[in-house]
Amino acid sequence: MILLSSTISTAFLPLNQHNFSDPLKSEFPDNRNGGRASAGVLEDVDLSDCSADQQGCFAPERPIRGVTMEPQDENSNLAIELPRTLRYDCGSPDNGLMPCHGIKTNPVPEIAGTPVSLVQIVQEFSEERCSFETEANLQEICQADQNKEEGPGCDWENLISDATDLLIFDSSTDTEVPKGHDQKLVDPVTNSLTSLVSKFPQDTTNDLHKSESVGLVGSYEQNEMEDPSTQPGEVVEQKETEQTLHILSTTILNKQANGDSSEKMDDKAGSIIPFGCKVNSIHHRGMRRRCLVFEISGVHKKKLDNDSNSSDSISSQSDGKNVSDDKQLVPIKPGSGSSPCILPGIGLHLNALATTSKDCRVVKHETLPSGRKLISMPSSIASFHSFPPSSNPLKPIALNSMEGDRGPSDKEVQVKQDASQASAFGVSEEFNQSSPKKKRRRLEHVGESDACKRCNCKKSKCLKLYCECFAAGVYCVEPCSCQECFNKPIHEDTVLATRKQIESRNPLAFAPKVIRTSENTSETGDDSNKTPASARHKRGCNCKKSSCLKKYCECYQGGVGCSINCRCEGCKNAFGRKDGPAPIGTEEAEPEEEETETCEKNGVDQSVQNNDVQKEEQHSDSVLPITPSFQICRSSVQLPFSSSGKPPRSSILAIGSSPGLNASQKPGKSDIVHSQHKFEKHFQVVPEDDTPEILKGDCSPISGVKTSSPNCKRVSPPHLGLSPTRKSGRKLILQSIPSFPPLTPHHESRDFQLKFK
DNA sequence: GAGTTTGAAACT
DNA sequence: CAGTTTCAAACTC
Repeated sequence: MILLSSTISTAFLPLNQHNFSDPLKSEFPDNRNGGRASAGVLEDVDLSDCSADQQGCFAPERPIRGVTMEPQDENSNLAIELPRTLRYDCGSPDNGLMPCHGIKTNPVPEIAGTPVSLVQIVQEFSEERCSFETEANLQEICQADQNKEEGPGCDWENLISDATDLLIFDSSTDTEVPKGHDQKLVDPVTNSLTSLVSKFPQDTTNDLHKSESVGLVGSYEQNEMEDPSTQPGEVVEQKETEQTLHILSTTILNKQANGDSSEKMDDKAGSIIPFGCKVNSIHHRGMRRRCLVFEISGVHKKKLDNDSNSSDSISSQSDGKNVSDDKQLVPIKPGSGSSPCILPGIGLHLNALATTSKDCRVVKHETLPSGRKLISMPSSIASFHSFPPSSNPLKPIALNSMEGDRGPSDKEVQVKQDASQASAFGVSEEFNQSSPKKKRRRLEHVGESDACKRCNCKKSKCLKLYCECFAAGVYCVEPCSCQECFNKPIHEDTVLATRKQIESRNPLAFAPKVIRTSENTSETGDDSNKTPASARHKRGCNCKKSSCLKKYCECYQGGVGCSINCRCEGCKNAFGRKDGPAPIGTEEAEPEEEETETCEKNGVDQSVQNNDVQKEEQHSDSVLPITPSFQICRSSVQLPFSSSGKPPRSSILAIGSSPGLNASQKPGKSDIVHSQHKFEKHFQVVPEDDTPEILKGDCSPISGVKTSSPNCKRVSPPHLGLSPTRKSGRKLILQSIPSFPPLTPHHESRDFQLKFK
């Protein structure tokens, strides 16, 4: 139990926290080991734990699996996925055990989880395989397992083929898992079936969301999934998941469930994780997988041995897809699975992204619509959003095509990149968009016809916030005309390390710059949120000559009005003047319209994201931005971009990091209310969670960061300890979670994390 | 496409 | 924390 709880908590905990917590580790290598703690890392950590413990962990699990389903496959799958996660995970020493526990403890979940893991695995696999034969083996194994499990009904191939399906499974499975706990297992087959049924192309996006979302997630994820795509078939599952969630919350099962959820999350995360942050739960799974991977070279075989039996036949199926994902594998550091691997803090989905990038096929979640990959950082979950001015949600990094990262191009989602993913993430969009293509277009579309656009850095090596790609949590891609670029999957470690450093300095650095308060629900539309009116720039601008009428102005660029936080001179911001009434919704007139348009373009997803963000923001007055990606999405939406057109890049989600959402703008209160209503009770709690997560991740208590910082140029990372109160809040959250809409995954996840903690 | 302007990010 | 420098996007031509 304890272990579980711990694991869970870790999973949920914001990556940032960990990172920050381990601030010192900041240095990459160190970080990896210690740093892992960071949220993004969390995933890794979990995985690592698993990996490290794998043997131990798995061993226990296996038995279970054997009993119920044929979990081994899952393991193998996990292993496959692990590689990526492992990198980071491995690094994280802390995690180690915890995850394992979670895994072990959740025998049942595993079953349910298997599908999910499979999915993730599949995706990841594709990547990994390419890189590693072992992976292929694993995949095969997994497939075999799948076959066994699904045997009855589902075609794994189909599943495999469709990452989305996998995702679906995941969700379903996740949901089921909890039940399974209770019940003891949901039929894998059923899960698979459901998953099959649902099939979402969204998968990726959904996954991203999921990842972003709290660990609990499973249900959430499903919900989220539904939201975005809302698949009919899934609904049932969702319900189940919800139920399960409730159960989990109430009972120990919950913990397990969390583990499951985490697993699920991992899947997602695996696919996308924006910079990291978020996806805590996901991270777990991802972590495990990654860990496995790491070990894979070594360990992985073990698993294979165990699982290998069935693998071969299956492998063919999976292979096709799996093969595609190579790169990620590469990143994986074989070495010692144990090795802290690569970057501590990051659970990069970059790898995934990379893979995606390499293989278009796989593309998975990770790649952003743009093809970019999101950079998944532990700390920054968000990446999504964060598109700075630019846009990406993916920012989170997801670096892939997405952002894809869940993020921008990367996975975009991340991501991650959700985009991405996913941004941030980030990430946001990308993340969300697990299906980079679709989402991206939505996001990118808007502004940028050229979703491809990229940075043009010459001196920063794309490792500073000057770089839009980096800031968005996305890896640079072809379209970029940067020089000496280090913001590539190849330099993942460097990227992550740099990110950490920057985040250590300013936890909100990768957080979305524009926060939507959502006051406006009043603003019409769903996406009313999109309207800048409610939104505000986190820090405010400092324009002196542009009168806040050009894109030099971050507020304007973000499509939001200037606020008290702004120190601009001669403000004429079309979206809302500093001195003028805060635009509640109407202020902006034209610009808003434009923005809204863009938002619309982005599509519901964005709206959703926005909502989430808003929620977060609102809730957390102090909440730190978690994933930039999300923000990014917003920004993108908001921006009218007109001419220049660089609309926000993609929506990456990256990963991101976890920018906190700052709510610096209090405006939110009213908004908050709305959001709360929307979200219902649960959210109320959520806010707390949000903040904590971010803060946690990074550091400090939310309040410090947010409130103080917004105006302030830089926010100093707060050091935080989680306050007990939050914990309590977490608990609450858990309960509520089920009810939560998909929109605010982060919160959810956070909540979960918190609780567990 | 080159050059200028601008303001954020980074540095001191 | 304030001031300065660096940087790259935004903008102009």
